Amino acid sequence: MADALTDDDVDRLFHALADATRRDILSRTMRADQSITALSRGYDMSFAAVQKHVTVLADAGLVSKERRGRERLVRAVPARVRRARELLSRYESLWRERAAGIEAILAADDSVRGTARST
Amino acid sequence: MADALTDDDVDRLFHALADATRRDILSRTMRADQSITALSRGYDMSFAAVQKHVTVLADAGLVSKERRGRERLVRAVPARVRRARELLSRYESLWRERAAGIEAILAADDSVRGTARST
DNA sequence: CTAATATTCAACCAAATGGTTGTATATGAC
DNA sequence: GTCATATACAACCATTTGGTTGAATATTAG
Repeated sequence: MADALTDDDVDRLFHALADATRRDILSRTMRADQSITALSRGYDMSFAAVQKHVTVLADAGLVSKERRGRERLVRAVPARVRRARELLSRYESLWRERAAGIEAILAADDSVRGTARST
Repeated sequence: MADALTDDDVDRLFHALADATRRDILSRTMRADQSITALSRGYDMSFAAVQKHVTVLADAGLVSKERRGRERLVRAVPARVRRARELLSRYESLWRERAAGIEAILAADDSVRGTARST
């Protein structure tokens, strides 16, 4: 994916994942494309509620809706999930860089102290 | 980390990440522990607002607050970020499993067709 | 053409959210 | 001991969210 994600894009992405129903919809559509009606059978809420969740996922780019006659098939967009995962990996990188910085300082310190001790 | 995350834990985790200010706080505290006052200098909002964001991150387990005299140092919890990343990796795995299933079916289909053609 | 099915969206409601202001408490500096 | 600084939290407000109900539209089946 060529385009960078804006802060709003990322807001939507993680917001879409911040709900158990939406995560379940994502799981199911990762396994197989499904219509909204088929999806809604799996949840104890109104059709409109499931429809809203699908819309949130679509706005976040995590799924797309493809028309098949009167049905819309909800199709997962794995590339977007990978994108979210990459964002999190970057936060982890920040930590590793910080840890690496600390080790470098300690290594320098040990060298100085080693020299001092050999006196 | 030994404990599994509940759906509510995961809700909080991704909800905490669904805001640009909180993601920035996470970035900064990944690089260095900081007091809330120090953090709040970087945002154009009231101290209480930043305080609230830090609380959301803490409730999600992404940071901890460690007391240093009158200050609280906000410390990132990289293990939690890794956890969120692992959750996303699992969704990606679902897709790969699906793709692998499709390839297996196609391979079997090709074998049958190959045999038929050799007649 | 009509009926059934699938989907979209508006309007509504209660709860949650993000930000502000102000008060209270705890700790450190002097 | 007082003052300054740092933090926590309540109360408030506007907006957003998650769910419901109902009406409208599009497509398929008969």
